[in-house]
Amino acid sequence: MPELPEVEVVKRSLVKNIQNLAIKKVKINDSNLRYKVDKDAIFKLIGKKIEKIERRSKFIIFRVGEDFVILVHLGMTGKFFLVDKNRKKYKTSFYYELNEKKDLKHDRIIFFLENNQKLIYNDVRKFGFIKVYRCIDPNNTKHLSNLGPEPFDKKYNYNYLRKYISGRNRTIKDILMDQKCIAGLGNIYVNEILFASGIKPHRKVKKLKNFEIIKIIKNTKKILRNSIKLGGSSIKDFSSSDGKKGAFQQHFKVYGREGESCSNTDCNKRVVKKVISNRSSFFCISCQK
DNA sequence: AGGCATGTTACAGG
DNA sequence: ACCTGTAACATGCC
Repeated sequence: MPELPEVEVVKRSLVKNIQNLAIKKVKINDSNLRYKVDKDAIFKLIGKKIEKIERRSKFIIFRVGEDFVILVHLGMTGKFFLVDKNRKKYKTSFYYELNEKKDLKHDRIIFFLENNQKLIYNDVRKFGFIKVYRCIDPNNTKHLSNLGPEPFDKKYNYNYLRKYISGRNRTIKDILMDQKCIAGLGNIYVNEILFASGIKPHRKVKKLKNFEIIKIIKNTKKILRNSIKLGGSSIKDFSSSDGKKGAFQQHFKVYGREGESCSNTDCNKRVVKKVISNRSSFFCISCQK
């Protein structure tokens, strides 16, 4: 999926472009997303204004009217497109490419907004969802109520992580992917954080040294912050019309780089791929202990 | 043709 | 009740 940095970039684009616009009409092309889209609930949004757009972990929260909330998760392939009054289509992040012909098929829900603007939810694999709540603090929904702290939150610090891992017999990769421990990380960034920290993904957390816990926290914040600054990373099959590879290939040091030489200058080993808890892990056997 | 893919969660077993 | 691992979801790309 889009992980936290990509979702943050999408959110910023939405804030900039459609916050404060009213919803005039909604068209549902396919309601079979991860959860069946509640049409009645969506149609109640008509005539209401999008007051505020926020992010929590990988979720996007739209506050609509007085007491409505749209909770969106992009799943693996969810995207938002914007169409302006001149019918020009825009993407909200660099993490995916625009392909008007192919996209059409996967435009699942279209919000017609004030000013002849459109907001399109597009999702190839349909692992994402859109849920509408009324009079509910989204933080009380099952999706948000069990999330750990945001990576940029002061609460995500040495004492917190040390306490969280104590008594657990799991690998560090597992822990960082665990949304209850820390919210917003996924497979790509966890691989990157562990490479930057010099720790192999399958290391058991009980064997982590204190200085390594500190490294993990620092690198988490640093890598995510940097990725947001770069506009979020691209998905794997991203390539622009001129055939250049996307940001995905440019900014990651280990993810997707099986067989390539380790990017640390004094290391001549190659990046190894290994499946750990069902997900691909990439690491350097020499630099990551 | 078969394997793989950014995520979440229901479920089973300990 | 908690902890952990596995499978499933839907679709396209290589």
